Amino acid sequence: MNKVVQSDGTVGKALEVLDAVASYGRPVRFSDVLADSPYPKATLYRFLQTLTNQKMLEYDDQTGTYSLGIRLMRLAHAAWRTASLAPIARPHIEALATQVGEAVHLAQLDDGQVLFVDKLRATDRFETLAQVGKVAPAYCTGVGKAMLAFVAPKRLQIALQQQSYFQYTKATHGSADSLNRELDQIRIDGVAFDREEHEQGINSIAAPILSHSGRVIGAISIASATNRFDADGLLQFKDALLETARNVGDEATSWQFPS
Amino acid sequence: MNKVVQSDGTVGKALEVLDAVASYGRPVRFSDVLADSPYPKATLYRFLQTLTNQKMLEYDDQTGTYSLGIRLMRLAHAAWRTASLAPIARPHIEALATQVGEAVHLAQLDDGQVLFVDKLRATDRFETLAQVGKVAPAYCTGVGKAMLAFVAPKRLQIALQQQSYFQYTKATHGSADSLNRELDQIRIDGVAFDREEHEQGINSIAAPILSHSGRVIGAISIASATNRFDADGLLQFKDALLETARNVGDEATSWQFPS
DNA sequence: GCGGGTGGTTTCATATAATGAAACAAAATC
DNA sequence: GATTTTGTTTCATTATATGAAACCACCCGC
Repeated sequence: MNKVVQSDGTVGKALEVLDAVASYGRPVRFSDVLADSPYPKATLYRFLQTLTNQKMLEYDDQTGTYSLGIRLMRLAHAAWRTASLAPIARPHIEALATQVGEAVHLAQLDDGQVLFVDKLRATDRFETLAQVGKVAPAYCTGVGKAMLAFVAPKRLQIALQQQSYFQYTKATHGSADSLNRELDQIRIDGVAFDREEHEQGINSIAAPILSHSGRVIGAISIASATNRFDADGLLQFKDALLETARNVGDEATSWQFPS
Repeated sequence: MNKVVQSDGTVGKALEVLDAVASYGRPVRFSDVLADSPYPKATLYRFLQTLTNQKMLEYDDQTGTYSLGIRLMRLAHAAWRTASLAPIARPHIEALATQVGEAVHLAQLDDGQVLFVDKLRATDRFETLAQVGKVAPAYCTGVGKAMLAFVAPKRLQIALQQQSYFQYTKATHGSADSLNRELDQIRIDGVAFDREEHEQGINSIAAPILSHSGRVIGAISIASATNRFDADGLLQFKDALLETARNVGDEATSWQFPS
Protein backbone atom coordinates (compact mmCIF):
# COMPACT_ATOMS: atom_id res chain seq x y z
CA MET A 1 0.00 0.00 0.00
CA ASN A 2 2.59 2.50 1.00
CA LYS A 3 5.61 3.42 -0.97
CA VAL A 4 7.94 0.50 -1.33
CA VAL A 5 10.89 2.40 -0.02
CA GLN A 6 13.18 -0.54 -0.62
CA SER A 7 15.79 1.57 1.12
CA ASP A 8 18.46 2.22 -1.40
CA GLY A 9 21.65 0.98 0.07
CA THR A 10 23.58 1.97 3.08
CA VAL A 11 23.13 5.64 2.46
CA GLY A 12 19.38 5.32 2.52
CA LYS A 13 19.47 3.48 5.79
CA ALA A 14 21.75 6.04 7.35
CA LEU A 15 19.43 8.84 6.33
CA GLU A 16 16.54 6.88 7.75
CA VAL A 17 18.36 6.87 11.04
CA LEU A 18 18.93 10.60 10.72
CA ASP A 19 15.22 11.13 10.24
CA ALA A 20 14.54 8.96 13.24
CA VAL A 21 16.71 11.16 15.40
CA ALA A 22 15.07 14.26 13.96
CA SER A 23 11.61 12.94 14.67
CA TYR A 24 12.11 13.02 18.41
CA GLY A 25 12.39 16.76 18.51
CA ARG A 26 14.82 16.55 21.37
CA PRO A 27 18.22 15.06 22.08
CA VAL A 28 18.00 11.29 22.26
CA ARG A 29 20.00 8.55 23.83
CA PHE A 30 21.27 5.53 22.02
CA SER A 31 18.66 3.28 23.54
CA ASP A 32 15.85 5.62 22.55
CA VAL A 33 16.77 5.30 18.94
CA LEU A 34 17.39 1.59 19.28
CA ALA A 35 13.91 1.05 20.69
CA ASP A 36 12.13 1.83 17.47
CA SER A 37 14.79 1.05 14.97
CA PRO A 38 14.68 -1.99 12.77
CA TYR A 39 18.44 -2.37 13.03
CA PRO A 40 20.43 -4.40 15.49
CA LYS A 41 22.47 -2.67 18.13
CA ALA A 42 25.83 -2.86 16.45
CA THR A 43 24.54 -1.63 13.13
CA LEU A 44 22.67 1.29 14.57
CA TYR A 45 25.64 2.12 16.69
CA ARG A 46 27.89 2.40 13.69
CA PHE A 47 25.37 4.51 11.83
CA LEU A 48 25.22 6.95 14.69
CA GLN A 49 28.99 7.03 14.83
CA THR A 50 29.31 7.70 11.16
CA LEU A 51 26.68 10.41 11.17
CA THR A 52 28.33 12.03 14.14
CA ASN A 53 31.71 11.94 12.45
CA GLN A 54 30.10 13.61 9.52
CA LYS A 55 28.61 16.35 11.68
CA MET A 56 25.15 15.37 10.61
CA LEU A 57 24.61 14.52 14.25
CA GLU A 58 26.11 15.99 17.35
CA TYR A 59 26.95 13.92 20.38
CA ASP A 60 26.82 15.44 23.81
CA ASP A 61 29.30 13.79 26.11
CA GLN A 62 27.70 15.19 29.23
CA THR A 63 24.31 13.72 28.64
CA GLY A 64 25.18 10.95 26.23
CA THR A 65 22.64 12.17 23.74
CA TYR A 66 22.53 12.73 20.02
CA SER A 67 20.97 15.69 18.33
CA LEU A 68 20.96 16.99 14.80
CA GLY A 69 24.22 18.51 13.66
CA ILE A 70 25.01 21.93 12.39
CA ARG A 71 26.23 20.70 9.05
CA LEU A 72 22.57 20.42 8.25
CA MET A 73 22.08 24.11 8.73
CA ARG A 74 24.91 24.92 6.40
CA LEU A 75 23.56 22.60 3.76
CA ALA A 76 20.04 23.87 4.20
CA HIS A 77 21.17 27.42 3.79
CA ALA A 78 22.76 26.44 0.50
CA ALA A 79 19.59 24.62 -0.46
CA TRP A 80 17.55 27.66 0.37
CA ARG A 81 19.72 29.88 -1.78
CA THR A 82 19.90 27.65 -4.79
CA ALA A 83 16.88 25.43 -4.86
CA SER A 84 14.01 27.31 -3.33
CA LEU A 85 11.85 30.04 -4.68
CA ALA A 86 12.86 32.32 -1.86
CA PRO A 87 15.77 34.24 -3.39
CA ILE A 88 13.75 35.07 -6.48
CA ALA A 89 10.61 35.88 -4.57
CA ARG A 90 12.19 37.94 -1.80
CA PRO A 91 11.97 41.38 -3.37
CA HIS A 92 8.40 40.78 -4.46
CA ILE A 93 7.06 39.52 -1.20
CA GLU A 94 8.99 42.16 0.65
CA ALA A 95 7.23 44.81 -1.37
CA LEU A 96 3.93 43.10 -0.71
CA ALA A 97 4.56 42.86 3.00
CA THR A 98 5.41 46.54 3.21
CA GLN A 99 2.36 47.46 1.22
CA VAL A 100 -0.15 45.47 3.23
CA GLY A 101 1.57 45.66 6.59
CA GLU A 102 0.81 42.07 7.46
CA ALA A 103 2.84 38.88 7.63
CA VAL A 104 3.62 37.30 4.29
CA HIS A 105 4.60 33.66 3.84
CA LEU A 106 6.15 31.83 0.95
CA ALA A 107 5.69 28.08 0.72
CA GLN A 108 6.34 25.14 -1.57
CA LEU A 109 4.66 21.77 -1.82
CA ASP A 110 6.69 18.81 -0.66
CA ASP A 111 5.27 15.35 -0.69
CA GLY A 112 1.75 16.53 0.03
CA GLN A 113 2.87 18.85 2.76
CA VAL A 114 3.47 22.55 2.91
CA LEU A 115 7.05 23.64 3.42
CA PHE A 116 7.60 27.25 4.35
CA VAL A 117 10.63 28.69 2.65
CA ASP A 118 10.33 32.30 3.71
CA LYS A 119 8.38 34.54 5.96
CA LEU A 120 8.36 38.26 6.42
CA ARG A 121 7.00 40.76 8.87
CA ALA A 122 5.59 38.43 11.42
CA THR A 123 4.44 40.99 13.88
CA ASP A 124 5.69 40.10 17.28
CA ARG A 125 2.25 40.15 18.74
CA PHE A 126 1.11 36.95 17.21
CA GLU A 127 4.01 34.80 16.19
CA THR A 128 2.63 32.35 13.69
CA LEU A 129 4.27 29.01 13.88
CA ALA A 130 5.68 29.35 10.43
CA GLN A 131 9.41 29.56 10.05
CA VAL A 132 11.74 28.64 7.29
CA GLY A 133 11.96 24.89 6.95
CA LYS A 134 8.85 24.35 8.99
CA VAL A 135 6.28 22.00 7.54
CA ALA A 136 2.52 22.20 7.89
CA PRO A 137 -0.43 20.26 6.53
CA ALA A 138 -1.70 21.23 3.10
CA TYR A 139 -5.39 20.55 3.64
CA CYS A 140 -5.91 23.20 6.28
CA THR A 141 -3.63 26.06 5.34
CA GLY A 142 -4.13 28.81 2.81
CA VAL A 143 -0.93 28.15 0.92
CA GLY A 144 -1.59 24.42 0.99
CA LYS A 145 -5.03 24.69 -0.52
CA ALA A 146 -3.92 27.26 -3.07
CA MET A 147 -1.32 24.83 -4.33
CA LEU A 148 -3.50 21.74 -4.21
CA ALA A 149 -6.17 23.50 -6.23
CA PHE A 150 -3.80 23.95 -9.13
CA VAL A 151 -1.64 20.84 -9.20
CA ALA A 152 -2.07 18.28 -11.94
CA PRO A 153 -4.93 15.82 -11.30
CA LYS A 154 -2.59 12.87 -10.81
CA ARG A 155 -0.58 14.62 -8.19
CA LEU A 156 -3.71 15.84 -6.52
CA GLN A 157 -4.98 12.29 -6.16
CA ILE A 158 -1.81 11.26 -4.43
CA ALA A 159 -1.65 14.37 -2.32
CA LEU A 160 -5.24 14.02 -1.13
CA GLN A 161 -4.42 10.62 0.23
CA GLN A 162 -1.39 11.94 2.03
CA GLN A 163 -3.47 14.29 4.16
CA SER A 164 -4.31 13.30 7.70
CA TYR A 165 -7.50 15.34 8.04
CA PHE A 166 -6.73 15.83 11.66
CA GLN A 167 -9.21 18.24 13.21
CA TYR A 168 -7.06 21.14 14.40
CA THR A 169 -10.01 23.46 14.96
CA LYS A 170 -13.75 23.48 14.38
CA ALA A 171 -13.22 24.81 10.88
CA THR A 172 -10.74 22.15 9.75
CA HIS A 173 -11.74 20.02 6.79
CA GLY A 174 -12.42 16.50 7.94
CA SER A 175 -12.38 14.68 4.64
CA ALA A 176 -11.12 14.70 1.09
CA ASP A 177 -14.65 15.32 -0.11
CA SER A 178 -15.19 18.50 1.75
CA LEU A 179 -11.72 19.66 0.82
CA ASN A 180 -12.32 18.87 -2.82
CA ARG A 181 -15.43 21.01 -2.91
CA GLU A 182 -13.44 23.94 -1.61
CA LEU A 183 -10.68 23.36 -4.14
CA ASP A 184 -13.26 23.74 -6.91
CA GLN A 185 -14.19 27.12 -5.53
CA ILE A 186 -10.54 28.11 -5.21
CA ARG A 187 -9.96 27.32 -8.85
CA ILE A 188 -12.73 29.79 -9.68
CA ASP A 189 -11.64 32.51 -7.26
CA GLY A 190 -7.94 32.20 -7.89
CA VAL A 191 -7.23 32.57 -4.19
CA ALA A 192 -7.62 30.35 -1.14
CA PHE A 193 -8.59 31.24 2.40
CA ASP A 194 -7.59 29.72 5.66
CA ARG A 195 -10.40 30.54 8.05
CA GLU A 196 -8.85 29.51 11.34
CA GLU A 197 -8.59 25.98 10.06
CA HIS A 198 -5.12 25.32 11.34
CA GLU A 199 -4.69 27.71 14.20
CA GLN A 200 -7.35 29.41 16.23
CA GLY A 201 -7.30 33.13 15.71
CA ILE A 202 -5.23 33.13 12.56
CA ASN A 203 -6.54 33.37 9.04
CA SER A 204 -4.97 34.00 5.70
CA ILE A 205 -5.51 34.58 2.03
CA ALA A 206 -3.23 32.74 -0.37
CA ALA A 207 -2.47 32.54 -4.06
CA PRO A 208 -0.57 29.94 -6.05
CA ILE A 209 2.58 30.74 -7.98
CA LEU A 210 2.48 29.22 -11.41
CA SER A 211 5.18 28.77 -14.00
CA HIS A 212 4.41 29.71 -17.57
CA SER A 213 3.71 26.09 -18.33
CA GLY A 214 1.04 26.17 -15.64
CA ARG A 215 2.86 24.08 -13.11
CA VAL A 216 2.44 25.03 -9.44
CA ILE A 217 5.77 26.02 -8.04
CA GLY A 218 4.71 27.57 -4.76
CA ALA A 219 2.28 29.85 -3.00
CA ILE A 220 2.18 33.15 -1.18
CA SER A 221 -0.08 34.06 1.68
CA ILE A 222 -0.95 37.08 3.71
CA ALA A 223 -1.75 36.04 7.25
CA SER A 224 -3.36 38.02 9.99
CA ALA A 225 -4.91 37.70 13.40
CA THR A 226 -8.69 37.44 13.27
CA ASN A 227 -9.07 40.47 15.48
CA ARG A 228 -7.44 42.58 12.81
CA PHE A 229 -8.93 41.15 9.66
CA ASP A 230 -11.47 38.46 9.09
CA ALA A 231 -11.51 36.55 5.83
CA ASP A 232 -13.58 39.22 4.16
CA GLY A 233 -11.20 41.86 5.34
CA LEU A 234 -8.33 40.02 3.75
CA LEU A 235 -10.17 40.09 0.47
CA GLN A 236 -9.00 43.66 -0.07
CA PHE A 237 -5.49 42.31 -0.57
CA LYS A 238 -6.53 39.90 -3.29
CA ASP A 239 -5.35 41.98 -6.23
CA ALA A 240 -2.00 42.84 -4.73
CA LEU A 241 -1.50 39.21 -3.79
CA LEU A 242 -2.33 37.89 -7.22
CA GLU A 243 -0.12 40.44 -8.86
CA THR A 244 2.80 39.48 -6.64
CA ALA A 245 2.24 35.79 -7.30
CA ARG A 246 2.21 36.43 -11.01
CA ASN A 247 5.40 38.44 -10.90
CA VAL A 248 7.19 35.77 -8.96
CA GLY A 249 5.95 33.13 -11.36
CA ASP A 250 7.16 35.16 -14.31
CA GLU A 251 10.57 35.69 -12.89
CA ALA A 252 10.98 32.10 -11.77
CA THR A 253 10.02 30.89 -15.22
CA SER A 254 12.49 33.10 -16.97
CA TRP A 255 15.23 31.96 -14.66
CA GLN A 256 14.53 28.36 -15.38
CA PHE A 257 14.37 28.78 -19.13
CA PRO A 258 16.80 31.59 -19.75
CA SER A 259 15.97 32.10 -23.39
CA MET B 1 48.65 18.50 6.89
CA ASN B 2 44.93 18.70 6.55
CA LYS B 3 42.39 16.59 8.35
CA VAL B 4 42.78 12.96 7.48
CA VAL B 5 39.15 12.54 6.61
CA GLN B 6 39.61 8.85 5.86
CA SER B 7 36.07 9.02 4.62
CA ASP B 8 34.05 6.72 6.81
CA GLY B 9 32.36 4.33 4.53
CA THR B 10 29.83 4.76 1.84
CA VAL B 11 27.80 7.23 3.83
CA GLY B 12 30.74 9.54 4.20
CA LYS B 13 31.41 9.47 0.51
CA ALA B 14 27.81 10.16 -0.33
CA LEU B 15 27.79 13.17 1.96
CA GLU B 16 30.99 14.36 0.36
CA VAL B 17 29.18 14.31 -2.94
CA LEU B 18 26.33 16.25 -1.37
CA ASP B 19 28.76 18.88 -0.19
CA ALA B 20 30.26 19.02 -3.65
CA VAL B 21 26.88 19.78 -5.15
CA ALA B 22 26.24 22.38 -2.46
CA SER B 23 29.55 24.08 -3.12
CA TYR B 24 28.57 25.17 -6.58
CA GLY B 25 25.87 27.46 -5.34
CA ARG B 26 23.78 26.74 -8.40
CA PRO B 27 22.17 23.75 -10.07
CA VAL B 28 24.80 21.50 -11.59
CA ARG B 29 24.90 18.95 -14.31
CA PHE B 30 26.27 15.49 -13.95
CA SER B 31 29.43 16.32 -15.82
CA ASP B 32 30.09 19.37 -13.64
CA VAL B 33 30.19 17.23 -10.57
CA LEU B 34 32.14 14.55 -12.33
CA ALA B 35 34.82 17.01 -13.36
CA ASP B 36 36.11 17.56 -9.85
CA SER B 37 35.06 14.39 -8.19
CA PRO B 38 37.51 11.67 -7.25
CA TYR B 39 34.97 9.03 -8.16
CA PRO B 40 34.50 7.29 -11.48
CA LYS B 41 31.45 7.99 -13.55
CA ALA B 42 29.42 4.99 -12.56
CA THR B 43 30.04 5.44 -8.87
CA LEU B 44 29.22 9.11 -8.86
CA TYR B 45 26.18 8.41 -10.93
CA ARG B 46 24.81 5.99 -8.41
CA PHE B 47 25.51 8.38 -5.57
CA LEU B 48 23.56 11.10 -7.25
CA GLN B 49 20.74 8.68 -7.91
CA THR B 50 20.61 7.58 -4.33
CA LEU B 51 20.72 11.10 -2.98
CA THR B 52 17.99 12.16 -5.35
CA ASN B 53 15.85 9.22 -4.32
CA GLN B 54 16.34 10.32 -0.79
CA LYS B 55 15.30 13.88 -1.56
CA MET B 56 18.63 15.17 -0.44
CA LEU B 57 19.04 16.29 -4.01
CA GLU B 58 16.51 17.37 -6.54
CA TYR B 59 16.80 16.56 -10.21
CA ASP B 60 15.35 18.87 -12.79
CA ASP B 61 14.30 16.98 -15.86
CA GLN B 62 14.06 20.08 -17.99
CA THR B 63 17.61 21.18 -17.48
CA GLY B 64 19.19 17.94 -16.40
CA THR B 65 20.60 19.52 -13.30
CA TYR B 66 20.88 18.61 -9.68
CA SER B 67 20.32 20.98 -6.81
CA LEU B 68 20.00 20.54 -3.10
CA GLY B 69 16.82 18.90 -1.95
CA ILE B 70 14.04 20.08 0.18
CA ARG B 71 14.52 17.38 2.77
CA LEU B 72 17.52 19.33 3.94
CA MET B 73 15.35 22.24 4.91
CA ARG B 74 13.08 20.05 6.94
CA LEU B 75 16.00 18.48 8.72
CA ALA B 76 17.67 21.80 9.30
CA HIS B 77 14.55 23.24 10.81
CA ALA B 78 14.50 20.35 13.23
CA ALA B 79 18.19 20.91 13.93
CA TRP B 80 17.57 24.55 14.58
CA ARG B 81 14.82 23.78 17.04
CA THR B 82 16.60 21.12 18.98
CA ALA B 83 20.31 21.63 18.66
CA SER B 84 20.98 25.31 18.36
CA LEU B 85 20.99 28.05 20.90
CA ALA B 86 18.32 29.91 18.99
CA PRO B 87 15.15 28.70 20.69
CA ILE B 88 16.55 29.45 24.12
CA ALA B 89 18.05 32.75 23.11
CA ARG B 90 15.13 34.06 21.09
CA PRO B 91 13.24 35.91 23.82
CA HIS B 92 16.43 37.47 25.13
CA ILE B 93 17.77 38.72 21.86
CA GLU B 94 14.33 39.86 20.85
CA ALA B 95 14.18 42.03 23.92
CA LEU B 96 17.64 43.33 23.18
CA ALA B 97 16.77 44.11 19.58
CA THR B 98 13.70 46.03 20.63
CA GLN B 99 15.64 47.92 23.25
CA VAL B 100 18.49 49.02 21.02
CA GLY B 101 16.60 49.22 17.75
CA GLU B 102 19.41 47.69 15.74
CA ALA B 103 19.99 44.31 14.12
CA VAL B 104 20.95 41.54 16.51
CA HIS B 105 22.69 38.34 15.44
CA LEU B 106 23.17 35.06 17.20
CA ALA B 107 26.02 32.83 16.12
CA GLN B 108 27.83 29.64 17.06
CA LEU B 109 31.32 28.44 16.27
CA ASP B 110 31.61 25.59 13.83
CA ASP B 111 34.94 24.25 12.82
CA GLY B 112 36.66 27.60 13.07
CA GLN B 113 33.90 29.39 11.27
CA VAL B 114 30.98 31.48 12.40
CA LEU B 115 27.57 30.00 11.81
CA PHE B 116 24.63 32.34 12.19
CA VAL B 117 21.70 30.67 13.85
CA ASP B 118 19.38 33.61 14.24
CA LYS B 119 19.02 37.19 13.26
CA LEU B 120 16.51 39.82 14.19
CA ARG B 121 15.51 43.26 13.03
CA ALA B 122 17.73 43.59 10.06
CA THR B 123 16.52 46.92 8.85
CA ASP B 124 15.71 46.71 5.22
CA ARG B 125 18.02 49.54 4.34
CA PHE B 126 21.19 47.66 4.76
CA GLU B 127 20.63 43.95 4.50
CA THR B 128 23.61 42.37 6.14
CA LEU B 129 24.59 39.15 4.55
CA ALA B 130 23.77 37.20 7.64
CA GLN B 131 20.95 34.74 7.53
CA VAL B 132 20.23 31.59 9.41
CA GLY B 133 22.60 28.85 8.32
CA LYS B 134 24.93 31.31 6.70
CA VAL B 135 28.59 30.94 7.54
CA ALA B 136 31.18 33.68 7.83
CA PRO B 137 34.83 33.86 8.77
CA ALA B 138 35.65 34.11 12.47
CA TYR B 139 38.75 36.31 12.25
CA CYS B 140 36.97 39.34 10.88
CA THR B 141 33.55 39.36 12.46
CA GLY B 142 32.46 40.57 15.86
CA VAL B 143 30.84 37.33 16.89
CA GLY B 144 33.77 35.35 15.57
CA LYS B 145 36.37 37.25 17.54
CA ALA B 146 34.21 37.27 20.66
CA MET B 147 34.10 33.50 20.56
CA LEU B 148 37.73 32.97 19.63
CA ALA B 149 38.82 35.15 22.51
CA PHE B 150 37.22 32.82 25.01
CA VAL B 151 37.69 29.33 23.63
CA ALA B 152 40.10 26.93 25.27
CA PRO B 153 43.74 27.45 24.19
CA LYS B 154 43.90 24.15 22.33
CA ARG B 155 40.86 24.91 20.26
CA LEU B 156 42.12 28.40 19.62
CA GLN B 157 45.35 27.04 18.17
CA ILE B 158 43.42 24.89 15.75
CA ALA B 159 40.95 27.61 14.93
CA LEU B 160 43.64 30.18 14.22
CA GLN B 161 45.09 27.91 11.59
CA GLN B 162 41.71 27.43 9.99
CA GLN B 163 41.39 31.13 9.18
CA SER B 164 42.11 32.31 5.70
CA TYR B 165 43.06 35.88 6.59
CA PHE B 166 41.63 37.02 3.33
CA GLN B 167 41.65 40.81 3.14
CA TYR B 168 37.97 41.71 2.81
CA THR B 169 38.52 45.39 3.57
CA LYS B 170 41.34 47.64 4.64
CA ALA B 171 40.61 46.90 8.27
CA THR B 172 40.71 43.11 7.98
CA HIS B 173 43.30 41.29 10.06
CA GLY B 174 45.95 39.87 7.80
CA SER B 175 47.61 37.43 10.16
CA ALA B 176 47.19 35.32 13.24
CA ASP B 177 49.58 37.63 15.10
CA SER B 178 47.58 40.76 14.62
CA LEU B 179 44.40 38.87 15.41
CA ASN B 180 45.91 37.43 18.55
CA ARG B 181 46.79 40.86 19.86
CA GLU B 182 43.21 41.93 19.47
CA LEU B 183 41.94 38.81 21.18
CA ASP B 184 44.00 39.77 24.24
CA GLN B 185 42.24 43.08 24.33
CA ILE B 186 38.85 41.44 23.90
CA ARG B 187 39.50 39.21 26.87
CA ILE B 188 40.03 42.36 28.92
CA ASP B 189 37.07 44.30 27.56
CA GLY B 190 34.64 41.42 27.49
CA VAL B 191 33.33 42.54 24.12
CA ALA B 192 34.62 42.46 20.55
CA PHE B 193 34.22 44.98 17.76
CA ASP B 194 34.00 44.51 14.07
CA ARG B 195 35.17 47.76 12.57
CA GLU B 196 34.22 47.27 8.93
CA GLU B 197 36.55 44.30 8.79
CA HIS B 198 34.23 42.05 6.86
CA GLU B 199 31.91 44.40 5.06
CA GLN B 200 32.46 48.00 4.19
CA GLY B 201 30.03 50.23 6.02
CA ILE B 202 28.98 47.70 8.64
CA ASN B 203 30.32 47.44 12.14
CA SER B 204 29.24 45.60 15.24
CA ILE B 205 29.80 44.99 18.89
CA ALA B 206 29.69 41.40 20.09
CA ALA B 207 29.82 39.43 23.31
CA PRO B 208 30.43 35.73 23.90
CA ILE B 209 27.87 33.48 25.51
CA LEU B 210 29.46 31.30 28.14
CA SER B 211 28.16 28.26 29.95
CA HIS B 212 28.61 28.08 33.71
CA SER B 213 31.63 25.92 33.16
CA GLY B 214 33.15 28.70 31.12
CA ARG B 215 32.82 27.06 27.75
CA VAL B 216 31.95 29.29 24.79
CA ILE B 217 28.63 28.24 23.39
CA GLY B 218 27.90 31.14 21.09
CA ALA B 219 27.93 34.90 20.66
CA ILE B 220 25.56 37.80 20.21
CA SER B 221 26.21 40.92 18.24
CA ILE B 222 24.55 44.23 17.62
CA ALA B 223 25.29 45.38 14.09
CA SER B 224 24.76 48.73 12.52
CA ALA B 225 25.62 50.79 9.49
CA THR B 226 28.58 53.07 10.06
CA ASN B 227 26.54 56.10 9.20
CA ARG B 228 24.32 55.46 12.18
CA PHE B 229 26.85 54.36 14.78
CA ASP B 230 30.58 54.08 14.67
CA ALA B 231 32.34 51.65 16.97
CA ASP B 232 32.36 54.16 19.80
CA GLY B 233 28.70 54.75 19.33
CA LEU B 234 28.02 51.05 19.70
CA LEU B 235 29.83 51.13 23.01
CA GLN B 236 26.69 52.48 24.64
CA PHE B 237 25.07 49.10 24.11
CA LYS B 238 27.84 47.20 25.89
CA ASP B 239 26.03 46.72 29.17
CA ALA B 240 22.77 45.62 27.63
CA LEU B 241 24.65 43.25 25.36
CA LEU B 242 26.66 41.69 28.15
CA GLU B 243 23.58 41.29 30.28
CA THR B 244 21.74 39.54 27.47
CA ALA B 245 24.68 37.26 26.80
CA ARG B 246 24.84 36.35 30.46
CA ASN B 247 21.14 35.60 30.62
CA VAL B 248 21.29 33.36 27.60
CA GLY B 249 24.31 31.57 29.03
CA ASP B 250 22.51 31.04 32.31
CA GLU B 251 19.44 29.64 30.71
CA ALA B 252 21.35 27.43 28.32
CA THR B 253 23.35 26.01 31.17
CA SER B 254 20.33 25.20 33.25
CA TRP B 255 18.71 23.46 30.33
CA GLN B 256 21.71 21.30 29.79
CA PHE B 257 22.12 20.36 33.40
CA PRO B 258 18.55 20.41 34.66
CA SER B 259 19.36 20.12 38.33
C1' DG C 1 20.08 12.43 -43.34
C1' DC C 2 24.98 11.26 -41.84
C1' DG C 3 29.20 11.08 -38.95
C1' DG C 4 31.06 11.86 -34.63
C1' DG C 5 31.45 13.88 -30.47
C1' DT C 6 29.62 14.75 -25.85
C1' DG C 7 26.90 13.54 -21.97
C1' DG C 8 24.52 10.17 -19.61
C1' DT C 9 23.22 5.14 -18.26
C1' DT C 10 23.78 0.12 -17.65
C1' DT C 11 26.42 -4.27 -17.03
C1' DC C 12 29.00 -7.45 -14.42
C1' DA C 13 32.88 -9.74 -12.20
C1' DT C 14 35.57 -8.29 -8.22
C1' DA C 15 36.83 -5.97 -4.10
C1' DT C 16 35.17 -3.80 -0.17
C1' DA C 17 32.35 -2.53 3.23
C1' DA C 18 28.21 -3.46 6.00
C1' DT C 19 26.19 -6.76 8.93
C1' DG C 20 24.66 -8.70 13.43
C1' DA C 21 25.29 -12.39 16.98
C1' DA C 22 27.65 -12.51 20.74
C1' DA C 23 31.05 -11.30 23.88
C1' DC C 24 32.51 -7.48 26.55
C1' DA C 25 32.75 -3.20 29.38
C1' DA C 26 30.88 0.35 32.09
C1' DA C 27 27.49 2.47 34.54
C1' DA C 28 23.46 2.69 37.03
C1' DT C 29 20.33 0.34 40.32
C1' DC C 30 19.22 -2.48 43.83
C1' DG D 1 28.67 -5.97 46.30
C1' DA D 2 25.48 -8.21 43.12
C1' DT D 3 22.56 -7.44 39.26
C1' DT D 4 20.50 -5.14 35.58
C1' DT D 5 20.69 -1.78 32.12
C1' DT D 6 23.13 0.63 28.69
C1' DG D 7 26.71 1.28 25.57
C1' DT D 8 30.93 -0.57 22.76
C1' DT D 9 33.92 -3.91 20.30
C1' DT D 10 34.95 -8.24 17.75
C1' DC D 11 34.89 -11.09 13.82
C1' DA D 12 33.39 -14.46 10.47
C1' DT D 13 29.78 -14.03 6.99
C1' DT D 14 27.19 -11.79 3.57
C1' DA D 15 25.63 -8.17 1.02
C1' DT D 16 26.88 -4.04 -1.23
C1' DA D 17 29.58 -0.80 -3.49
C1' DT D 18 32.88 -0.39 -7.05
C1' DG D 19 34.60 0.99 -11.67
C1' DA D 20 36.21 -0.46 -16.36
C1' DA D 21 34.05 -0.87 -20.23
C1' DA D 22 30.34 -1.27 -23.16
C1' DC D 23 26.31 0.95 -24.44
C1' DC D 24 22.81 4.41 -25.65
C1' DA D 25 20.92 8.87 -27.01
C1' DC D 26 21.08 13.10 -28.12
C1' DC D 27 22.97 17.27 -30.19
C1' DC D 28 25.70 19.65 -33.64
C1' DG D 29 27.83 20.66 -37.83
C1' DC D 30 27.66 19.54 -42.50
